[in-house]
Amino acid sequence: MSTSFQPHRAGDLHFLKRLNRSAILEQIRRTPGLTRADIATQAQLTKATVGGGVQSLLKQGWLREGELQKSNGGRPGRSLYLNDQHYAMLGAEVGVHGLRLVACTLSGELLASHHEHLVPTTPEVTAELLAELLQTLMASPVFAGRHCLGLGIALPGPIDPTTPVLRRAPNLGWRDIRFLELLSPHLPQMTGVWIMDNEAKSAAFGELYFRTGQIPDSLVYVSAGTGIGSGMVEGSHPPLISRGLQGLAGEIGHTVLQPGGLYCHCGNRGCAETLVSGWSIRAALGIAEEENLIEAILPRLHEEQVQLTLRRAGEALGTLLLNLHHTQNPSEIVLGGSLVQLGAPLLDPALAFFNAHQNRLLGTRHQVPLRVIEDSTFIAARGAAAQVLASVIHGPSDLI
Amino acid sequence: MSTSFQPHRAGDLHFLKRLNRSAILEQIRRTPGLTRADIATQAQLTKATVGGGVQSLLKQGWLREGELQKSNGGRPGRSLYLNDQHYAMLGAEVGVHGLRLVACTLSGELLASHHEHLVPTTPEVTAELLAELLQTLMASPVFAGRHCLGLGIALPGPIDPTTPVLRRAPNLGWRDIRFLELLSPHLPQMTGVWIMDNEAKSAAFGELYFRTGQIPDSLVYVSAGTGIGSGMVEGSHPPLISRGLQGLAGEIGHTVLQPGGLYCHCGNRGCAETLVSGWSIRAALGIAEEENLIEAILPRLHEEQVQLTLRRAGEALGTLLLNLHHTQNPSEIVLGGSLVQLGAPLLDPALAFFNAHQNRLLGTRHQVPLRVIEDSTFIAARGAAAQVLASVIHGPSDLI
DNA sequence: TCATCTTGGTACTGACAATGAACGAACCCT
DNA sequence: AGGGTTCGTTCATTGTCAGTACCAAGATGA
Repeated sequence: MSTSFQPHRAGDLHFLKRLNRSAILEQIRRTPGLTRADIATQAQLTKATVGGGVQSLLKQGWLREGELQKSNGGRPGRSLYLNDQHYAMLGAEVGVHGLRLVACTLSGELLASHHEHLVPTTPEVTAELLAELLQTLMASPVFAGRHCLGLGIALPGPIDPTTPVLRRAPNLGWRDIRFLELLSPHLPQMTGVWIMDNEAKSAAFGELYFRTGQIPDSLVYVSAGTGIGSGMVEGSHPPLISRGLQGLAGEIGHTVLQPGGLYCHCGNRGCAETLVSGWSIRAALGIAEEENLIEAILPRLHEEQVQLTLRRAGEALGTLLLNLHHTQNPSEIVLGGSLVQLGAPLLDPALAFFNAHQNRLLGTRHQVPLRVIEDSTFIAARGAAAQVLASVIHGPSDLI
Repeated sequence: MSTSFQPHRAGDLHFLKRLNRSAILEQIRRTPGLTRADIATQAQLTKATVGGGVQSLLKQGWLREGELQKSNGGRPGRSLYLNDQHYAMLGAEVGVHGLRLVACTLSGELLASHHEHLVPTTPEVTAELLAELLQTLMASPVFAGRHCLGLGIALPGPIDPTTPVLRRAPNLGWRDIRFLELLSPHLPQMTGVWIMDNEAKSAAFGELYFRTGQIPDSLVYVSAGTGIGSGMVEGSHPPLISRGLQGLAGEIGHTVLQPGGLYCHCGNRGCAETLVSGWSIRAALGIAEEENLIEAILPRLHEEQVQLTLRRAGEALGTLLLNLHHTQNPSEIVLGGSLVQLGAPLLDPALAFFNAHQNRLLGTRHQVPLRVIEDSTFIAARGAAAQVLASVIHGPSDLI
């Protein structure tokens, strides 16, 4: 049974203090350069409370003071920014094509990154290698002197959110892996939060969380690679990742688009992945596992069969986006993953279909913003790092 | 643009007090019969704090004391329950087949209900009639002496959550209706919260919120009637309704199940509603608008054409449920709406398909609970009343 | 029967966070 | 130079929760 027995939140004065500190931090994170007075107005706190909170956050290295703002008749306010010098988070993604590691600042800027090209073997060996690479990353000079808030790992498959355990990663051949438990023995000195999540969900989280200024209410990240997955984040405080009971939320590659269609590796028929995914495109064009899919296709784009295959896949992708629109209706859709590199022959039919049909129901002209990320190499790893930060800011940590 | 500028929550001492009061109330709401000591343990508050909070909630009429519990070695605790005598909420649904009104208690029990069979005409006339019926309901003896917390209205179509405005109700022929603004002039004495939401979303909320004991983390309500819609609720505190940017979340009737299929009234092709919905079944069997669909079909269940039509519709419904499972993965699915009354010929194929395919991806034997509601007449109206209660408990009201 | 044990609930004091008003700081304008 | 305005801090006050002590009410056992 799925019974979160989490009693309704209650708290003491300490809790209230932390709540207000993290509210202040959130405000500055979202709109860098605010003054104490701005925060007091927006958060409905008194100047005194904000002043105290800002002082403690400055002392603990979360914030830094910036320039004086323009005066508008009186004493000018002092701009406040996140202090990117004192803390850092680590994020990593285990993917079919290798390990991707990042270290990043509170603002989401990459301090260092590393892409190790390899095909992961067993979980144990992969964990050991990843640990080694993480050690190297932490030893790099840009990281020096920073306090590490924790480590987030993004994995390509549904993760049962309670344990957490990676239930299934078809492209790695892994099942029921508690990856963090394999990793932690190799990283004894790692302090802070440990996070493990699905790559599309981590990516979605990062894309929303590291945004400043105009922040969408919700965001879906669609990861189009060997398989197709998605992650949805809703912009409450903190943004909430929809994971579902068994971590199956966002498994849009296995929604049925063509009842009675081709068999999918999951055993069902007509799944979206049979129409659009790295493996189905491989199968349609007879490209061997050993070859890099993108590199194999790019020189063949002029071939009619390739164009037809990609156009059909693109239309299926467009249908998938439309179905997302009518199921979750996110404020913004972000499209990433290796298939994006195939460019217009795949994406044009997808976007054309989506844009042509998304407004039929309401008859409006408003288009849901859809952003395509050309290079999504470190997006999921960075998102996992974002989850670490959010967990520290909003969780039970004592660092704030 | 979709920018919720809602600053991150911060608060003062008053806010903290309210938070703890509402936490106590929530606990008792979820598991009636708790003692002060139980609450203190579960909510991590001291006995003193809980004692004070309970006292004020008793005085304000939210709680009542019940029987003494069995002693287990010491002084027996006093059970606490919601006080169903002092407050009440109103809920109403405007549907194609009529107006449904309820008055209900804090526990979700119906004090009174009324079903006015009619086909709604213009929004203005409907609002006036509804107001009149609500007045009658409030005048009924069971309602007497209760303080009304507010009124919730459920409507059959996507609602833009910001305004809120009913964007489109194809089955009523309404567009861009601010129904609450039409209603409020006719109900000058109505105090409290005003809520307006989509019927499937209200229903989902009520099904989750009025549950006691084992509460699922998330729930999807699928409303199968003239059209097909759904609502998703996630069990945070308070449960969060997924509405989406334009209120299109849950418009699963317009997800494409059959690319290039039949034209739907929305202008797209192959929407789920072209395969399973009241209107598509009508069309397939040549049943006129004037006839009641269910009454027309039930005597004809033995006909082969009817059976075939319902089986195909059932399979489409099963596919829809499967796609929901792989997109949102709710902890529980509740199926309601008038089509449920068609019974096994429609539902058996749906459930068979869903159950046969839902576990393929993970290879587990765990079945997501799917509950079928035979009589969903007042489900949405009751859910709208639940939204009123939640809004009072968790919102900025001063009643707690 | 009565003292003792155990648990439930309340009263009082102290700790502590936010408030509110007053004040100093820094800039603008005339 | 001086008044007006806005920013940020200081300090006494207020209000809430924690902790302890205490009372209440039943169980247990001699």
